[in-house]
Amino acid sequence: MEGAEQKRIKQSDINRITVKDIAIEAGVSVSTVSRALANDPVIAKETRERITMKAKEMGYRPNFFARGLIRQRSGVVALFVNNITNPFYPEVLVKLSRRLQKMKLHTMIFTSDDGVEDSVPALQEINPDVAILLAATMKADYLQEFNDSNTPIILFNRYVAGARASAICCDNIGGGQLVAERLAESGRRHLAFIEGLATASTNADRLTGYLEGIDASGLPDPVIHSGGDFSYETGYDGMQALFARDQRIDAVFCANDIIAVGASDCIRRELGLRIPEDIAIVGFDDIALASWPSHDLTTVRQPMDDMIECVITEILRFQQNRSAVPKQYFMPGELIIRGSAKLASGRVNE
Amino acid sequence: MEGAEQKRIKQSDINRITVKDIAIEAGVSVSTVSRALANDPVIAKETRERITMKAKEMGYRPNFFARGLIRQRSGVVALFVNNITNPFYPEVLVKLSRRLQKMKLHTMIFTSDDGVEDSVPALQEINPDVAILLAATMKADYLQEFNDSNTPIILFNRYVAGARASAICCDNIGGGQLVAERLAESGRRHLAFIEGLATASTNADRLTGYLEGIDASGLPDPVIHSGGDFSYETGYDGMQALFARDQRIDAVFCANDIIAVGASDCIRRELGLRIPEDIAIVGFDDIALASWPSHDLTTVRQPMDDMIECVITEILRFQQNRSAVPKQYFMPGELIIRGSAKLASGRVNE
DNA sequence: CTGAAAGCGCTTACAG
DNA sequence: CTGAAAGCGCTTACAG
Repeated sequence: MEGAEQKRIKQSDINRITVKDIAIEAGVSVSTVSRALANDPVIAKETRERITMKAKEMGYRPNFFARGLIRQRSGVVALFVNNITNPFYPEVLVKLSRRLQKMKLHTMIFTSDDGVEDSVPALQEINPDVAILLAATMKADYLQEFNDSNTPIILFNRYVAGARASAICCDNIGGGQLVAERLAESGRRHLAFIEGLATASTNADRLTGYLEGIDASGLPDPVIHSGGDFSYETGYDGMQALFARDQRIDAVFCANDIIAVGASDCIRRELGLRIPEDIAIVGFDDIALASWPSHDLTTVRQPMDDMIECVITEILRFQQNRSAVPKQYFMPGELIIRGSAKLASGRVNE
Repeated sequence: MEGAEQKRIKQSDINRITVKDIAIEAGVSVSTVSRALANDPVIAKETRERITMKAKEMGYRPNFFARGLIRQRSGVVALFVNNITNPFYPEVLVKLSRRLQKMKLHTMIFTSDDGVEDSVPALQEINPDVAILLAATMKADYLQEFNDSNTPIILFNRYVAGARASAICCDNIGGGQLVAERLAESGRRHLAFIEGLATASTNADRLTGYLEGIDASGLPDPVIHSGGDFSYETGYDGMQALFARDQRIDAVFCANDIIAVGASDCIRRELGLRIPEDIAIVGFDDIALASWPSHDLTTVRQPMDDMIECVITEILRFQQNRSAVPKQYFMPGELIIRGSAKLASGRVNE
């Protein structure tokens, strides 16, 4: 066997470098190594630098488990996800975990269909710095179980009244209002709404804002298709049901973009009508496909990056004080006008 | 303050239950508690049951960090993700992490734009049981760095020749062949291909199979649009470029579904042509939107569930033996025929 | 400025 | 069948 080959084999089988190895190598105690690597100014600058160099040379990496055991902070963020059919969530997930990675935090994913019962034990085992619920459809009841685990909670894109949890949301009420105003201004008269999951705060707030905006504009009450979920099928079937109830409908606001795409497809394929000439369609989220020519969907863009920064702020707050008082944030969305809701009756838009 | 309120406050401030607490409560040593909870048959059945009950009563949860420190296995799976614009990946991510959760494994997410340099240190800190690369676009060079960290690697939907890593892929070559055969059978004569990322094995293999199938069918060589990525824009622009080069093209196979949707939109909006009457379109993946009426996309469905099970098999293998020899799996995809590639020239399909 | 010692919460030889 | 002891790799009072 050749030298190089042998060396490589050895390297990968060798045990990880520990503070002890560095201590021996640098001729100091492990305490000094630990302090030097933490950049503790109590250690002589010269010693600190020498140890830091050595550690780097030797390829030292602190052991995650030893560190987690001794420190109070685990350095873990638990991210709960259940509904990932809406592409909005994967995007948040990736951006958020990238951001956390930069802060030297580790992201652990937990999923659950029916609830989070099996996840709460995991929380207790790991004791994360904070748990983030990235799942609009999660039942509120489980929040209590989370609270029992004594982990700070951040709800993303969801708000639960009275819960001991921070919440970071788009201003869904404001967004619904923007949509109503826009539709009223552009000459639509017979508005409708297709619900997603009725129990989700996003759904309820978007509808609330929409109703307020409609009311303020002096338009008649909208026709509401209720009792769905945030799916393409809800949009498709909901649109069909709405049209059967009232053929005068000339604008439909959908609880999110996926629903809006379903409704659009129904309008074109099933009802044989045109968008926006016959019916205007508006969604919510501004996911990637909303801007594709085949959908060209008017929608309310969620301020995703701001929302993520806000999550970071909350995490820092909870790291400083585990039982900091939870806060709620409602960040304004932006109406993005595309072809699906241009002005009615041939008038020029903008 | 009322009793109930006070109790709750106490509960959440109380320190976690440890083996020591159980030992005291049960009147045995911590060793016995540890063994009993591990269901070690050396402990008397009666003792074991009593301790297990007590632990349950007291709401004991083993400390993840203490356990990780003492055991050889971390119980962590590191999941690397970088490109999540293709909805195929989020779906895999959620299904996979759900599956891992059932196996009492924890999923940690790592992301990286430019590569994985910053992630390798994390691997060394955490020492996961296995690292899964769920990112078709990751550069091959980084695999070496991964290997240096001595963590077993599983490539999902990607294959790197000669790498010390298991790979679990759809049989992309076979899939490409299926597409070519189908298009030939249905009377298409002037085939084309739109590439995704040229360096991705998925892209290369799908093209290879396509070329083989075309060759076997005796059709002329296809026109290839090369040098893109797996994006909607690549499809849209690629289609435009293809049509400019050769107006006789009557079928386009795209490296994935997202590209296919981009190409479709270009055909309808930009070129003013019909699908499938003028041009047939075929994608790859069978993501959710492929079945939506507005796309109605013929595609090759990846055997996602089988692929995930295969990942589990590999994990178990690596858990038993960290340096088990890596294996490659190529699992057959299924051609899903939808409206975008029905028979040409008005002939009835099937 | 540095070191010896204790301890985080587990598991596992080693005795008995 | 059970317990005392050592140790995983760190951090951090407490001495000096």
